[in-house]
Amino acid sequence: MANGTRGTAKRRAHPSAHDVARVALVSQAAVSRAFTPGASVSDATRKRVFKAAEKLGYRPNLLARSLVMGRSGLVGIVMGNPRNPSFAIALDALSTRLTKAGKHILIFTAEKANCAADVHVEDLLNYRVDALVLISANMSPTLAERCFAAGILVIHFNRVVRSVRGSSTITAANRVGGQKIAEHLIQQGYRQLAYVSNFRGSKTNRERQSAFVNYATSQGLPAPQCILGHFQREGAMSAARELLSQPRRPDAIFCASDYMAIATIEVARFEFGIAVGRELGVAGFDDIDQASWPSFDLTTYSHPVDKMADKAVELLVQGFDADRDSHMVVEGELKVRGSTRRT
Amino acid sequence: MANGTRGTAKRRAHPSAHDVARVALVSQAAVSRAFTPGASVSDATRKRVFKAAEKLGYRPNLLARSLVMGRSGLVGIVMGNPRNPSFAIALDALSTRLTKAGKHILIFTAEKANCAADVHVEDLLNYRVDALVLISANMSPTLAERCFAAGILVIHFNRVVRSVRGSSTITAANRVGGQKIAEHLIQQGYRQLAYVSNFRGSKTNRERQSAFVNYATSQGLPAPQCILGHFQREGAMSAARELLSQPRRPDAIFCASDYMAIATIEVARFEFGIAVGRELGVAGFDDIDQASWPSFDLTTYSHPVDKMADKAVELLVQGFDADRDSHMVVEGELKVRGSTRRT
DNA sequence: CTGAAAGCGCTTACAG
DNA sequence: CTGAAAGCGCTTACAG
Repeated sequence: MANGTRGTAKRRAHPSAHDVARVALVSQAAVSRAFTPGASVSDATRKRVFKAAEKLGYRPNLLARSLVMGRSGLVGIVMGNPRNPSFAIALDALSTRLTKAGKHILIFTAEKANCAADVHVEDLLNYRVDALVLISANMSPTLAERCFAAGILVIHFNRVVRSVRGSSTITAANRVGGQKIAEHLIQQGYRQLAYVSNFRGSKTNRERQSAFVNYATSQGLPAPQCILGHFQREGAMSAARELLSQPRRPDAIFCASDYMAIATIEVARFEFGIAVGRELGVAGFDDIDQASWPSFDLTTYSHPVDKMADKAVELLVQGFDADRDSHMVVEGELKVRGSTRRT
Repeated sequence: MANGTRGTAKRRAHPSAHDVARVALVSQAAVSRAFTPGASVSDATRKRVFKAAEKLGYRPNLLARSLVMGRSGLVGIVMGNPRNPSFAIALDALSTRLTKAGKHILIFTAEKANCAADVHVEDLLNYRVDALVLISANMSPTLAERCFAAGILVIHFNRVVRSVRGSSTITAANRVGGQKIAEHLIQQGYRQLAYVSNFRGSKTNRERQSAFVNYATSQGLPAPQCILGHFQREGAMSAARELLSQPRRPDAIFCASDYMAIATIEVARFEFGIAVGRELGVAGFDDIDQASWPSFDLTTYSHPVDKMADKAVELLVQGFDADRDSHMVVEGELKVRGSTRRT
């Protein structure tokens, strides 16, 4: 060959178990066993295999192993709103734990618009994932059914979902949080409450809202005014403006997320010159990093992402009774801060 | 069987190409061809195959395909600091583009401490990923060499790295940013500059710092005081306290990241009662969401994550000359806001 | 265009 | 404990 391509025609990128077997003077099966934790191999053989493997730079091809074993060791994750920092935390929490459990993650981000995971689930199934975690993403019932048929665990993270066979849900304690915030606000002496929701339709929202509203009215307060914030900064700002420019404006606003609560604080403070806390109580949900920053000092109910990730991985690793779909609700914690302090 | 397990012993979870072939009355090879975009199959055959596949719920097993083709279509991503919102954005940017290019993502999060990707790269190699993207994560030269030998593209995202064969780097324009901030501060009339760094050793930091310091001194200003912020909120707060409690304190502080700059603003404002902008200029780097919030109104140089992701995917998809390691620097934009406005 | 056949790199009964 | 052999579900020359 004019321009020499290093000896043998094409050097394979990866040596195979056969190559190792040849060097170690054992069978290919022995090589496989040496790399299989529970397998029956003599120490001597294993040692020789490892030595040869080391020399050749051999590592078992997980694709082949997965094919043969019918399970890939892969967990599919579809994230509904990847740029939302909370979900980055969820991803990290899951990733750390799954890695520890020997699983690997195939990740997809859902379309912004509807958080629909269906497009990706197709691919996920083709890679034969063992399980599927949807973080704030939606899946059609049809597809859920197919996952069930294929024996794939589905876990809805942070999504309350009509129960489907083989699907579990893990959510924050939305109702508890909504009620705790209401209790706290009332106890602080706020009387005219308002609520800024994320999406109208979302069940997460409905839970937070109804618990909040119901508790308030049960205590004899006027029904809190509810208004859409769309889960966005802009939406929350409009909502705040609308609420605060009314003749009889609310004296406390509970927002369905800290992001919206912070936007509300800024509108109140910078556009209306209102003293947050004293004149207007503002509370959120999630306890994101920024909530504790002195600029906001936001009272909130924490979204226990790490504890939720624990539950998820527990389900994934130990498997679960596929006929019984579980629905876990993980409690957070009320964090009282300056944004709801009147004095 | 006492407790009937539904007819035939074990129903396979997934039908195979053989099953489809049987139903469609064609060969298994024909099924494969029908599902391979460029393959030569008659329309009639393809139609029959699709019909049978539809009926059985068949989808090609990507694990098997990958094994046979020697390439998995998988791109490995290792994220160094997954809870940092900037990297969540990078992930989303990459994910959206890679999905569009038909690639899939195997994701890993590196240990917090050192952002070392080595542990994971091992696994990644075993899954035969086609390429590897390290987002703010480090890899040992040894491993980099192994990736090169295995023909795996390695892209360092947001990391300046000693060049290794087959490794590319894509970074923000750290030098340009550092200098632009210095220019701007000087032009605003600030004279006693200071710099809060992230990590001492990081090259990213060194670039931002030296460009900033060099420009300042080149304009005849005293050399800016430099102090470690450790890239953390707490670290930045200590740094700010130290800087601001000096008898002759600086009149402008440039922080290596917006996160640290925001912490600095809060310390100045709430602990020292300093009017940010008028009495003390504060600038950051990244242009995270919060920078534009009215509470901070932070001047910064943007980290063009989306543009960087474009570059990365370009490299990944079209491949590149593995002998020539490229080093791309993507410019951001100076965002002038109130935190450096004296009037 | 199409089928029979070999092979990708593993795991795992099966029979020593 | 160990090896020969079959098989996981595909792709792809090869020869019609």
